[in-house]
Amino acid sequence: MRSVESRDDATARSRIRDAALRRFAADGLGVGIRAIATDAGVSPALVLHHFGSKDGLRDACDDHAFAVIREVKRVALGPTGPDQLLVQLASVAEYAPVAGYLMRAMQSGGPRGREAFEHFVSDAEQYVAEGVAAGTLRPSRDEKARIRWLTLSGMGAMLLALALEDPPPDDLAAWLQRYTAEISLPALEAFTEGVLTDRRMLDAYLSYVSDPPARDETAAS
Amino acid sequence: MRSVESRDDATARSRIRDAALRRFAADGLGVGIRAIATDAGVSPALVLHHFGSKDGLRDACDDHAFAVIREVKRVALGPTGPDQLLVQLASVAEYAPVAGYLMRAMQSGGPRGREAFEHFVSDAEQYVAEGVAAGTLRPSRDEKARIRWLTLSGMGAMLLALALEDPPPDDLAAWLQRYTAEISLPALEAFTEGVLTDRRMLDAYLSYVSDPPARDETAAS
DNA sequence: TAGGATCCTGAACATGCGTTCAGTCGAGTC
DNA sequence: GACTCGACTGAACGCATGTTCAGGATCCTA
Repeated sequence: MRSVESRDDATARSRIRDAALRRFAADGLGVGIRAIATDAGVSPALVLHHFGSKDGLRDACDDHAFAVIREVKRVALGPTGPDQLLVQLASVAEYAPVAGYLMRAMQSGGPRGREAFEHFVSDAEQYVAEGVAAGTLRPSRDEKARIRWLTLSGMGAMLLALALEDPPPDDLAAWLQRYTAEISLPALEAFTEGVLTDRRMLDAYLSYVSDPPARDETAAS
Repeated sequence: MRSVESRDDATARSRIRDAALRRFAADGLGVGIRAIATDAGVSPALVLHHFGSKDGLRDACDDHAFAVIREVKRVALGPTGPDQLLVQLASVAEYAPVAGYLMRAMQSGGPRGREAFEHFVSDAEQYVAEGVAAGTLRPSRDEKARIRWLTLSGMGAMLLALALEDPPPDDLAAWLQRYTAEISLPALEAFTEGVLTDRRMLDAYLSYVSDPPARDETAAS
């Protein structure tokens, strides 16, 4: 009715997309179009009118999420781990839904989840390379495998912790900070001092992969 | 189709439960009763007749899964990590669906997922305590937090890797072994040599939080 | 002022879900 | 033989989902 509201109305399409982002982040990707439409204050049919289908809506969410990530990475930098990008993202209240959405996307897997995941892997790639070059991170015998494992572990732990939360937290940023606080000590401890006391297992593995593997012990037919 | 099938028929109820276990493991907990009933060669109504509801069917799956785990743990021995119990379980072809089901249960979260998760945490508790006592594992400043983090990371990484797989692998045991092979080097490397080169971040954290978190009953530093 | 495109809605449709129910079949019991 | 009881099924119900469609409302343009 006013110019202010009509400015909101001009972004009706993006209002739906934002509502979808929020709902997806809060309740997972299974939420119905009707719930999203209600949140946005429109009819379910309008959602389809603008995005064609629920999949089209997901496309728009993906595009927006990746755009935000790209923008944020252009400004801020140097987190301490592959999962810290999300924490930083969520700490900006405006971007919290984007962080939540990306988490749900990875959690639900599939090609879209994989795309989001690879995004974080390549982010970690850059960050680890810088750390190794600066001398703060040890080099790895297989850098690519280590980065993938670090991302898998950091993200996976976070996603599992979130999934186990019941009911799902309403304030994602606060939850992420609490989670980070809980894992900081063990993670730092393990990553600076290690977990194993000696090199026997590592050396055994290294000699195992360098020599032709003789496999008859653990195999069960 | 007399005595042989009637022997199968005597376990009609368990045949449904096994089909459910397999289906749940393969396609996630979202699969419908009709699909399970078809797999078991019965009508959907019979599933409800035996288990009351889909939730009752899940109860039966949980009970059976935990029973198998208890039995396997009684026989087999010390794995090398919190996620290796599942790998060992799946390596026995007969128990692979159980392992897959437990993974899906944790993935889907909620109270039931949490129950499964806590099962693995307490398993890791015992295993880590033995390792520390034997001198193969370093003690932690907060043992409870470390065990939780280790389980969260190991399981989370595995579940995320599985979720990203598209389409979901049909042979879970083979997939788990391939996955283990991929992460063995970086995990062993990080856990014996560490990832960070110096103690600055850890020391900074330790001085930041004055002393280890509240619960230190078991911490005998 | 008229025409047309765009935004938007209410009511439906098709589908799949978990679940219910009336009733059939077959074996064991009096 | 009649009766009972559990296993079992086919057909339906109620509900929620994504989607479609005819048409109303609004605004821009000619």
